Amino acid sequence: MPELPEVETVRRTLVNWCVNQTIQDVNIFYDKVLQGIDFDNFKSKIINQKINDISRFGKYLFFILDDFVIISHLRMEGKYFYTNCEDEYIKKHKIITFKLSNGNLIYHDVRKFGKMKLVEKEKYMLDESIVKLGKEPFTISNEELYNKIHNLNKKIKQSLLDQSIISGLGNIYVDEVLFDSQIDPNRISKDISLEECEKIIKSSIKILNKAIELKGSTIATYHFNNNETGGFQNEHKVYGKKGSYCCKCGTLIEKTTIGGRGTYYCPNCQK
DNA sequence: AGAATAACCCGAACGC
DNA sequence: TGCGTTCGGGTTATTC
Repeated sequence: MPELPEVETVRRTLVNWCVNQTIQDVNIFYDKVLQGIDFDNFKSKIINQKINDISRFGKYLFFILDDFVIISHLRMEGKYFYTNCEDEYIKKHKIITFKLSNGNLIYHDVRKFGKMKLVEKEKYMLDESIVKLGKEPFTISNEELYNKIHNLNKKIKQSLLDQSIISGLGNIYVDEVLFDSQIDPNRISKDISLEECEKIIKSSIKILNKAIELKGSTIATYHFNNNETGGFQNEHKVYGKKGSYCCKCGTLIEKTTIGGRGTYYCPNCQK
């Protein structure tokens, strides 16, 4: 759900809302959102810190404060609101709220899967959760991807979902990328050639950029930023298209399960 | 060691 | 209508 394009869309919105504002107060409604720090400690460290920037790597967001960085992962349905008027829906699922100089930033998560942690500013990219991540499709080379997967026995879809191999793709975009590169998601990673790695990366960059331009995909229950919706769901070629006809060849799109994930593909186009 | 599965959650969709 | 069951999805933890 929130994959790289959605998280980038959230980042851009957060920049507009929060940068150069100071955190004046914090309240929590679901303690388990914080990893490795208790709320009192979290609160005392970030009070009076200014939000200098919001950055992103893969699906992780970073609030760059004066001395610390808040790492935020939205997982399935985490989202931010910036409002002083909370409706019932916000009240029911709000997780943590930040009172800023100019308004309230609310982290909201129906599924309660999202996580936050606080790390020292100097080495936040070396945090254990970040340092193990693979490069994003924009920067990984064909050879790097090939070297990471050419001895793996799992299906290519599972490898592309593995954030330690490549960062930013999730269930939707992997299906779209494999359709665009005409590769069967059931193929074993070790059988994928260097040339096919090149196709995968090219398709990933093309699709992610287009999705960012359209502010991501809005499907099912996922919305972002005060319930704005993205537009890339209208560009999906295979994801959620079971029973529809392939836009390239007219074959029926099939759905199967790979690694426990719903997987859509064209059995004719994807070899 | 690497791969499969469970756990974390809860609303939506489904089945009877 | 209404109640119980299943499903999904990113990541981590646990088991195989």
